[in-house]
Amino acid sequence: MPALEPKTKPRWERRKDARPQELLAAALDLFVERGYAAARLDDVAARAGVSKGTLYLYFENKEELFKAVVRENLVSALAEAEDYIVRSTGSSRDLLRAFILNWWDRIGQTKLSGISKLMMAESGNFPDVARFYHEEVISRCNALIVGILERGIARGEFRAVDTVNANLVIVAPLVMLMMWKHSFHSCRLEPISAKDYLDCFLDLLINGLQSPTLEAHSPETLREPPPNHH
Amino acid sequence: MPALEPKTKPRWERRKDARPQELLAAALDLFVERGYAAARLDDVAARAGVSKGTLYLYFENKEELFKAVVRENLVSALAEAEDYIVRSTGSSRDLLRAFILNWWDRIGQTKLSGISKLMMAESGNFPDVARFYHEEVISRCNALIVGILERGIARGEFRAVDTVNANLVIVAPLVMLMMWKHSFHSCRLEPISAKDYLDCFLDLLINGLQSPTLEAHSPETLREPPPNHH
Amino acid sequence: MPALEPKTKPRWERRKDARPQELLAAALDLFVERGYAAARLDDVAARAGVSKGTLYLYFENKEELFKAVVRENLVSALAEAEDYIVRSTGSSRDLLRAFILNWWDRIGQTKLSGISKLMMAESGNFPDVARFYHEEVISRCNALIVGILERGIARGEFRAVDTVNANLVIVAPLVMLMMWKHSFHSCRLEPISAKDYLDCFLDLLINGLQSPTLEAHSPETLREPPPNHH
Amino acid sequence: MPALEPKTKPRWERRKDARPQELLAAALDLFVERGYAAARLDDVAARAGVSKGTLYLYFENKEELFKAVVRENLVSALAEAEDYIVRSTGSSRDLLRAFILNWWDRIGQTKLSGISKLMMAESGNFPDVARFYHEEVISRCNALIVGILERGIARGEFRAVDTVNANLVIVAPLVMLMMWKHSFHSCRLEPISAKDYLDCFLDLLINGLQSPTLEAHSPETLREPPPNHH
DNA sequence: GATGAATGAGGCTTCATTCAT
DNA sequence: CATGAATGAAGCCTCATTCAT
Repeated sequence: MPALEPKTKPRWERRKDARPQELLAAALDLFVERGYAAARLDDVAARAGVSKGTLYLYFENKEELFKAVVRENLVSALAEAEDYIVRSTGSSRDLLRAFILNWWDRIGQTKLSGISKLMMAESGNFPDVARFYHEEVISRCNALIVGILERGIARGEFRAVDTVNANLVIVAPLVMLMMWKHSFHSCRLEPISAKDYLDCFLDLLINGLQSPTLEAHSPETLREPPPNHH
Repeated sequence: MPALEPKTKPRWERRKDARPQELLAAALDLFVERGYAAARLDDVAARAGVSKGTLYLYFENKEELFKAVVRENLVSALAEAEDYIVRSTGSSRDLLRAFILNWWDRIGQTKLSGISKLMMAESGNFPDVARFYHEEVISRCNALIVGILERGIARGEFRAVDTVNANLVIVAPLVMLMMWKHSFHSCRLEPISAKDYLDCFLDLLINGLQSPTLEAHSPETLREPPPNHH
Repeated sequence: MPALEPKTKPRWERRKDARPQELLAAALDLFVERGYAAARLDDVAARAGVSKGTLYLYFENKEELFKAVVRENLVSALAEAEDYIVRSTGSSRDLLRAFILNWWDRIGQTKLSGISKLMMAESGNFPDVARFYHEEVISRCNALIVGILERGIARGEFRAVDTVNANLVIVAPLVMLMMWKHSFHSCRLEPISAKDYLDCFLDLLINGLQSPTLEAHSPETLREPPPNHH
Repeated sequence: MPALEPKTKPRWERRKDARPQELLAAALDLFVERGYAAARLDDVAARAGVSKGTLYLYFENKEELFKAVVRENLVSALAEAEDYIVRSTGSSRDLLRAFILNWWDRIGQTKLSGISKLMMAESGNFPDVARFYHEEVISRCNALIVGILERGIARGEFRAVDTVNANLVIVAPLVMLMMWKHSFHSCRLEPISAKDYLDCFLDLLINGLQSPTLEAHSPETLREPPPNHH
């Protein structure tokens, strides 16, 4: 009987003010630092400067908060990812290098790296969250890199590698660097110098992709079909 | 037919010798399935077919149980690898390839890979465990790979790369593959063919490490197509 | 008649301000009744009329709860005694007597005496608690008595005794009375009349400390019968 | 049907060999060190060099073991106590001094002191044990001291004190020294020098009992009736 | 809307006791 | 007689969630 409820504002609806954003930001921090299970809602609330009960005004429970965190940061991550599309017309080698260094500046070294760590760590427990993260972020990112590889191969700059797997192999050191930053690195164990690491990675990668016979001179010749493993 | 059991069923079975192995196996399962924090010792005991208290006859606490799991599985595998590498006399390229493929057989494709994923996800919450894992597993693994790289460089087979960072870059795709298996892959998202992935990785890696001085001389031996594992 | 309770009975009552005191009172009871180790926090909470978890809103753990009990009761009493002694201007004999009788009123005859008994019985099992108790209670109490003795010696009222050990000897009958109350006395064995015991103790003590130089001169003031407390 | 049990030796009867003594000795140690509740039967068995199960061949359970420990050591304590009866014909002051120093040598500084600590600590939880300890040990010990005091008073060497309470006051520092040895002393807190402590105690005590007017010269005169507090 | 006191299920760990061998 | 592996009840502590104010 609606008459019994003179106030019609639903109690659990999310407001459109700054509160939820603050909570999501605080929650991201803690989920990244501690993982889903170990992140305490007390701490999330405290970091956002509100009381624990307030959290429940905006999010039904811990799991919904987690999903909201991922959804929220997906938007940023995506926006950043789109930016990667470097429309360089230079060599594919330089394009790849620029893409990777750009990635480090814009994602890897920022707080956004946390969302990657979080997804790697928790996607096993949240398959639906994993699914849309995969669709919205991973797939697109992969497409970018595969694109660069194909461009390089087409222009004879790179060897004819298996682009799908090469993409994964290339992404791995980047993801690894992010994970490290949020795992062992945070225990002060084996700090990695991102700069040296990336330099070394790029050196190996560019060399590994190098078209063997015609290094810097004739990118447009001698093209074999890539070994097709599928 | 109860007549077949004239003696009352013992509340428990006395199997001192087999117990630790049974418990370690159960613990490995649960740590991998749930993660370190979420694995309940009750469940470990139950899966091993004993009561909660029995666990404490063999392992001081959860942390020691985990360490024992790591030692029993990863550390012993590492020791074997160390042994193998010391004895090896072939080319560094073949050694590196053998090491990586062997790693896949012995660890990557088994449930042991779950330990790596777990440590990446939770090391921040358990500094003592992280330190132990770093000392007993990561450092030793790193030393192995750095050793192979230095050997190759010393023998003129590899370029003079930054071995410390190259090591990290090399490990990354391996760790990534393990993490993938226990995160997105377990959600049936983007299944990776480990074989193709590793082939591609080895191809890129061997090329990336290729000593330039030998290029002009015997490209057909050094750039031969990767041995086909099908 | 349920009609008298239109509002459902609240699962709990909100009484932030009173809680700590209620919990401390309940904790004191249970520590004294059962000892430190045997006092169960569940029971403390139950006696204070709250749930187990509520205890942890106010006290970090059992040890901190115990420390709070000691601070709330013994340490505060000691502070008052310190204050009193600093201000005192009368004879050292009267001061010592007043201190001891006051101790009996404020601590010895109350359930607080149980804390002393408990510490003597269990300090070996809880070194941290023992250290705390020694620093916060025993040392300060010792300092008080040593201070009184030194004052008396300096003013020529007491003989020049070994103040450190005299302090211990003086404390012993007081501690003994407390322990007796919570051990044999609680079994209805050999009830001690505290009044007579203390009278006798003070008589012996004052005589034992008597400065010999004054003996020949005014024995009638120094050896007057003890003030009758009946 | 006895025929079903060809062996007639009752399973739980205590043997008359050395085993029980070793177990009782080990149990005494641990009960004294840790108290009743905190003493673990595992440790008792280990210290006696047997397995945990063996304990249950000789003692029904922990409580019975405890009672047996007290009973066993009561015998020793009593035998020692009887020895105290010093038939000295010297001054009562010297007799008292000898008794106390003797007590320290024969009881206080030996492991027997543990039984006193144990009884003070646990008698509240074991009223029946407390009762026979009181009857067999405390009462007799009290009688000895009261006897010495009455002798001294009768001979005019001591002031006419309340002997019953003086006895308790005199015993207190001795008991306290034993307790301290087994409580705070074992935490390395405030070590007490037994020699200095006893010297100081005797100094105070002898002085406190000193007959006021006729110090060393005429012990046989000027006898007042003791103030009777009862 | 906000608060934060209160709850209680659940996890780790200990240890007296049992009993097949 | 002895053993010691196994049990399971019990205690400390944590933290997601609720709800009176």
